[in-house]
Amino acid sequence: MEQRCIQLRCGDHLFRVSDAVDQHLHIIRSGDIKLYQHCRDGGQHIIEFLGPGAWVGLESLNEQERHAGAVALTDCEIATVPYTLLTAVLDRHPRSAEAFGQLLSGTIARHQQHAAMLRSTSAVQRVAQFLLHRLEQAQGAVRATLPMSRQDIADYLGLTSSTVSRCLSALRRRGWLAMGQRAYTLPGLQDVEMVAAGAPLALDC
Amino acid sequence: MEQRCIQLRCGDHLFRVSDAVDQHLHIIRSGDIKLYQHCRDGGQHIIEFLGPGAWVGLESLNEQERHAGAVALTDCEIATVPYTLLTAVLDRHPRSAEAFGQLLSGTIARHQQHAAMLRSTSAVQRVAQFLLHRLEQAQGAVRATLPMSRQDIADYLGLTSSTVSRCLSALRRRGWLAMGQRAYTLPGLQDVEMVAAGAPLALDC
DNA sequence: CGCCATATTGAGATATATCAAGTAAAGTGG
DNA sequence: CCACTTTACTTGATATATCTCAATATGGCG
Repeated sequence: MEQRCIQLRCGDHLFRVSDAVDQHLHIIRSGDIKLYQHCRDGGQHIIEFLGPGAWVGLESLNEQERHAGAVALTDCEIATVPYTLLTAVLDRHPRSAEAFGQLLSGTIARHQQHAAMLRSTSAVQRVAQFLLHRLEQAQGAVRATLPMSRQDIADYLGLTSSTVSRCLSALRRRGWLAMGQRAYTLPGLQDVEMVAAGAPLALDC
Repeated sequence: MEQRCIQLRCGDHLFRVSDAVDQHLHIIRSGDIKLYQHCRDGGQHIIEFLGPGAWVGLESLNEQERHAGAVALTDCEIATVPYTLLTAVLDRHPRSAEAFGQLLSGTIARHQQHAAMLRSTSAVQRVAQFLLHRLEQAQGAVRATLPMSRQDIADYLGLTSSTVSRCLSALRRRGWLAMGQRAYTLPGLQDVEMVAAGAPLALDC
């Protein structure tokens, strides 16, 4: 499939809220992107963090303007596919149409999962689920990265950056979480899974 | 478009979690349905409340089994469309394919909105947004209904049923919300919009 | 090396969960 | 149709978790 490729530097926008939709879809080749919205009170809501292989723009199919903005969290390579090309391929290969349906369906399922995470009452629970989820996405790797700021994580989980910090510290103190600059591992994977499932955990101590 | 029609009584399941996907989509002709998941700690998460005109099953396109269950909140009439028929129509009428894309895209956007609501910190804020949102969906009507239980609302908003009750009472006491058995109106629409936007509101008093 | 942004940590205020009691509504069987 | 049973809803008092505001520490970058 013929594609154009875009280079983004850390902090660059792929598109902004209220931009006209340019009839293109994007696929992340490398790097990380955050999809965000502004909430009524001026704050920022992170819709999703997207990494290599993820499609960007599915939420804007046949829409007039963007409901969300997309910013690069690291330097990125983004492949760009025009709708016309996509639909042509879908017409010629019925199988790819199925795959595309699965893609959209999967996106919806992902959002449902995210919503479920936001309803988990406890803060550590949400943070634990977040760490586990990023690790799962890393396809069996032992380590994952946190290219976004604490504030971004907070805006994603519906917490404050202080609370996120405290939760991470609590997990580190117990030795269940090991963090470098950006990368982390979970030596206490099973314990973290317990926390994610709702096991209580004091933030102090 | 040729369709079969199903009748559901209040409380009946359209499908359950882990059911095999039967290659059909559903459209609600009349009545209300809730889409739910079980969360890890045994509780219930409401994904979405769906009313007349809504499509059910978009999250299961090309999936093997259901990730969510669907239950009738009232007696319902449900139209049922096999995938095969749908894809045939989409092939013949390019315009309908666009419309279908829009439908999926809109579903994703709706989930993003829901997630945004869950990140609104205050409880009254979430409840106010919920009431306003149902009113918007009622296409300009002055009244909307709450066919679901308080517990369902709580599971949708990430609160407890007690808190939902308290919030509704607080809005009623101020005369901004008028409730009958199931239907409600918002005499203080603008005030409720302020609350939804983040204006503080004491639950007692 | 020093500055600036980001992250961590602390102490106190506050909102919501929890537990429990009381009330209203809905369904059931005579 | 009415008493009875059961479920759902409302409301109260308390505990606790998270937010808020502020101070300190860390790391990145010129």
